[in-house]
Amino acid sequence: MDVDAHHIRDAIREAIVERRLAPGTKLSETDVGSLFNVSRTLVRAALQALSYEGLVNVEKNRGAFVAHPSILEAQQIFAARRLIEPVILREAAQRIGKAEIRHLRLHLADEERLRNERGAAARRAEIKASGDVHLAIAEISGNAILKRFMDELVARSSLVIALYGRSVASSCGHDEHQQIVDALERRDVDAACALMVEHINHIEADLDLRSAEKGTDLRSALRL
Amino acid sequence: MDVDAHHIRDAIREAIVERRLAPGTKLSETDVGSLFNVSRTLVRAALQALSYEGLVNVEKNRGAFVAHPSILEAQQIFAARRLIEPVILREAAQRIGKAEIRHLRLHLADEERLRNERGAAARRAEIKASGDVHLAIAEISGNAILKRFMDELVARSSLVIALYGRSVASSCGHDEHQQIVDALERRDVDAACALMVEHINHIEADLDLRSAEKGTDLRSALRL
DNA sequence: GGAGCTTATATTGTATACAAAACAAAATGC
DNA sequence: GCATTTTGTTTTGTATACAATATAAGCTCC
Repeated sequence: MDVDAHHIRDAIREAIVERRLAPGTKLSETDVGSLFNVSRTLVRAALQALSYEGLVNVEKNRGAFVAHPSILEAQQIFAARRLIEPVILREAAQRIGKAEIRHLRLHLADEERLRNERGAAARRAEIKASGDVHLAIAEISGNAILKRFMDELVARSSLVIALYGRSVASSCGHDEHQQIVDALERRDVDAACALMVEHINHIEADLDLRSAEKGTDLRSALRL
Repeated sequence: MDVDAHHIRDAIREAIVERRLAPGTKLSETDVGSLFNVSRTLVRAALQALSYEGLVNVEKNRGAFVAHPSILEAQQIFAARRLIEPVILREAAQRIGKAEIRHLRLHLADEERLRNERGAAARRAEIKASGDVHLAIAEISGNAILKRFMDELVARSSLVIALYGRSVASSCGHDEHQQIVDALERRDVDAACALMVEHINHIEADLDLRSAEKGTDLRSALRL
């Protein structure tokens, strides 16, 4: 199995976004390297990439840690989403067609299915599926740069929810996703934008200012 | 002089943004390394960082090149700016005060001064100063994430202008910057946003995005 | 027993060594 | 002469070695 830096980065990112790796967990270079059977060189590249995405903090001479967003950062992440997602939505609305609506409905069905499943694995998949709806909309906007910005915002949001989330969050979100897509389908862009902002408000309202959990076991989190 | 990866990254980025490094230029690891008296390790880290910012393309087994945005990418960069900058501007307008206005006016004065100077160095500084006005506004918005997005957009815009720019671009832009700040000062946010969109339109209008990709194939074929 | 210093251990930072791939040039065959 | 193969050189990809720093453990002194 040939593993490169991208593979390691993706594996760690997925673990962070699906909250198998708790914020604050130390990502030792040698540990990660031995898990993937590669040298520290590739691990460092992966960790550096993740630090650009804001998912990992690299402290000089101390090592890399799963990011631990402050409350201020959390607020800024959601503020950014409130500002950017409506304009992306408007852009997407201009280009949306039957095929795109169908694609979004597939995502919603996925969410619905996972919501009815039991178990931790289903919960993690649901978290990812929830973010994927937002990313699918960004994809429809047709702007690769905005899509990348959303990638980062969604990933970091997941981290914030892991830290400060009260309930399992996304449970209340699915209905709102559906309403947004409904509004898009009937070409009511203003309503869709309003619903989107409300949706983001709801996610943020579910957060709490409680301190974080401790780091979890690296190996089990990466499923290795 | 202790040089770390950040320093190298910043130096190369500045060279790209100020257009001393032409798009397509190959950035050999050993060459850059010997230039800074460091090993390839640090150079690789710097190039990887720049590739994440979209200023450098890293091709597997071939090396790193100053990015060479396609026409589509160029259009998407300006589309993103048209969408994001107005919302940033609104956010900034809410927090702006006398001190911030004064700070912006300093930037404008800088632009004015450089505009009246002769020589290539002044032109490069003017390019940078022009972008700095947009970044200063993003800074005032108080959202570090949006500021980072703008950092990337401004830097990549500079690259696009280097490739497709007709005139020395920013010459026509200064007056518009001034008008935007004026509108901000009299708290006419709608006007400021309209001016901002117009400003971005003007920059893009000065580009020659119709013609097939100029000397691109030639330059890369010559590997310069 | 605990604060502060000293030593030991582990981890990161950087350079270098070697392998693999791409590139350029010379040699070969037609 | 032209296309193709072969060889040699350069450049990147990855692992490893060594230096510098931080962390942990042990020790002294009060």
